[in-house]
Amino acid sequence: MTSVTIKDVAALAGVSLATASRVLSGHPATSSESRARVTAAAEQLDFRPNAQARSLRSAKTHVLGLLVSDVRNPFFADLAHAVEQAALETGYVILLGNANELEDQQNRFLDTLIDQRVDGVIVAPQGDGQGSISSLVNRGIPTVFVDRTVDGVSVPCVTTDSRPGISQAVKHLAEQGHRRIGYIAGPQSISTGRERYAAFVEALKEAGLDQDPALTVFGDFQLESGAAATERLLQLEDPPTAILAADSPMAVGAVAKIRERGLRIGPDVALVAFDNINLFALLSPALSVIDHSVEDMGRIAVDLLLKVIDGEDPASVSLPSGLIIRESSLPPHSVNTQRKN
Amino acid sequence: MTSVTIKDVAALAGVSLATASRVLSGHPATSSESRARVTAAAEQLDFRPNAQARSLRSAKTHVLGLLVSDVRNPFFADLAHAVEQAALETGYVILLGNANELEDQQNRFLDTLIDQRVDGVIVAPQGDGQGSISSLVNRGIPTVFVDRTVDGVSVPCVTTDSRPGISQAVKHLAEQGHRRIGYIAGPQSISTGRERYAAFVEALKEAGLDQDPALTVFGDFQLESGAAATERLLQLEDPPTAILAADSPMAVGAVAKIRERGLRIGPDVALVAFDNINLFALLSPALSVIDHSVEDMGRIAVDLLLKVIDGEDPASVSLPSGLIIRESSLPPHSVNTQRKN
DNA sequence: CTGAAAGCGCTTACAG
DNA sequence: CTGAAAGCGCTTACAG
Repeated sequence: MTSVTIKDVAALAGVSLATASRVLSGHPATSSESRARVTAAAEQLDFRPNAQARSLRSAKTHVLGLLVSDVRNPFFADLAHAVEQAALETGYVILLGNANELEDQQNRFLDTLIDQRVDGVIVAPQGDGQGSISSLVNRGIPTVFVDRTVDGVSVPCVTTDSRPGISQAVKHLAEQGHRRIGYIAGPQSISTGRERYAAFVEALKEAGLDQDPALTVFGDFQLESGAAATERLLQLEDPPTAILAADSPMAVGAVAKIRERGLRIGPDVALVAFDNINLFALLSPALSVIDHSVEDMGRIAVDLLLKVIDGEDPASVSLPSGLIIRESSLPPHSVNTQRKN
Repeated sequence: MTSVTIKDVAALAGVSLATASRVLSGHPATSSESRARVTAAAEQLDFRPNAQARSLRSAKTHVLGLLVSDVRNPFFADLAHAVEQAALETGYVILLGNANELEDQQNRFLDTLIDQRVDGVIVAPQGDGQGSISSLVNRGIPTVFVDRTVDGVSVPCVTTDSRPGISQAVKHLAEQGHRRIGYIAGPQSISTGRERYAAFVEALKEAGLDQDPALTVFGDFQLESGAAATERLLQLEDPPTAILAADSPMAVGAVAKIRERGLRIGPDVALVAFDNINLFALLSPALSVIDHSVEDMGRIAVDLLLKVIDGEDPASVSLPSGLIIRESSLPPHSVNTQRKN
């Protein structure tokens, strides 16, 4: 594992170390003669510059970090993909990290990014911004928030405005005759958890529905908590006739639990999920969802970050959300007419 | 963004640079006096050592790379999670990359890992091992293959033996009376694509079923190709009565296409998918799947890699697979009795 | 256009 | 236990 260094390349090419470096890093002041020889030598030796050494001098790594909250949440997997595709054209490489919805894992990864001196980072943050998030910002490392934000940390961010989607969902359910709507909330330590809950409460008022606090159960955005919350809701003395889940993993947990209890989604319990996961359209009945564009979110996040790296201070972006009605929130007769299967 | 360096820490603590370094890197030869002062100074300045500089000297980064084929494939998202959890206890941090089933993207990421001089890498490889894969191996960078292998590249690997699962699936379908089984194959440039296809052909023979080559359509392991392949199969003059898909994204494409054509999964076309994705159990009818343990695979991959890093040469591991029968491959009456929903 | 030299931020024998 | 110094592999003013 004795690496080939630029010294070896220079020696083989018969030029000085400085000239070799200039050719390799594309500096204009080089003769075509030396360009040819150095390039050939580098190729012959399969030389890969040591990024450590390079960025120790130039303070540029051409690497961006992306921290998602949970890779197993399809929304974030899609987001990772979208960010990556957008970054691909810019010449940056993305290092992906998974917080697994845990602040501790988030901090470990962010510390690693700081240590590696990445050029910038996109993060869907956990927690209150005390730990590594503040290190990131205090060091002036270009940072952009995506999907979520942290109060008091002012970096550009791209988020979804959950309100229209949730308002439409509650209104729609009310129109179907539902008076008691159960809500599986996200954690209130996370901005999206708070915003969506507030939007739900607001929407209930607007629609004049039952505001029984027992109808809201708090989960942690992961599958098991969605199942547990559903169980609690269904065991209520006066259980809800419809359930809204604040993200897709919790919705999956809800689907599993509703079936486990021998109830039918739609006729017995209507269900609407936040996040438009492709498989949700394939469930029977197909799930109604609150949709927002993960492609836009990823692309804009990269855009914003590149601007921050360039020293600009771009404005934050808020993306729209909206309800897509499918069978899971329609009455049985309607389901029958719509269903092909 | 003027970083705090170890020099600043040493100055504030009133010791030499060397002493500060020894304290910070846990070298035993330090007095408790200087340990206290340096630690305090580092804390006060929020000092984070520059990993570039550190590993330039010590040739250790404590970072591992993990390259998955496709983050949006839930199997690989689960794998990423499993690897990460296993690595967490070892003090290594995982840098995750996504090849998006493209050799070019794989190579870009692997080159970045080489440049960053990570301590080792776990990869689910694409291609023939000519590009960055061979760079990795030739440089002696500790490498382990996971899920897939590359012919002629001899690194330790942990894979699934697809044969028992596929053999059981074909046998099961034959028992249900199916004579013409469609197969949505993975690309033959990928080891799992080849192995599963060979296992399918073998299983057909064993079961004495129709070996019409038109019944096999090759996809690329991604969703759209699964839908396209299903369309071709269903448009056959003598279409299959059952379909087996070689991975889960292609199975999702198959589900969507079967429904789009107004057919019922189970009664009209039986369906079995490779990979046990949690949502598959929630479809109606629930999908029969070929199961293998992604947790074991992730954990073992990390184990193997740590051994390679320690200079050992661990043996490769092959994990079992097996069929889980659900409604999608059972006759209608059986479906009716089993279905709760 | 080119080379010698300084320096990026660390670690680590080498003396003491 | 501690400090001065060399060196990891690069880049980049500085002269020429």
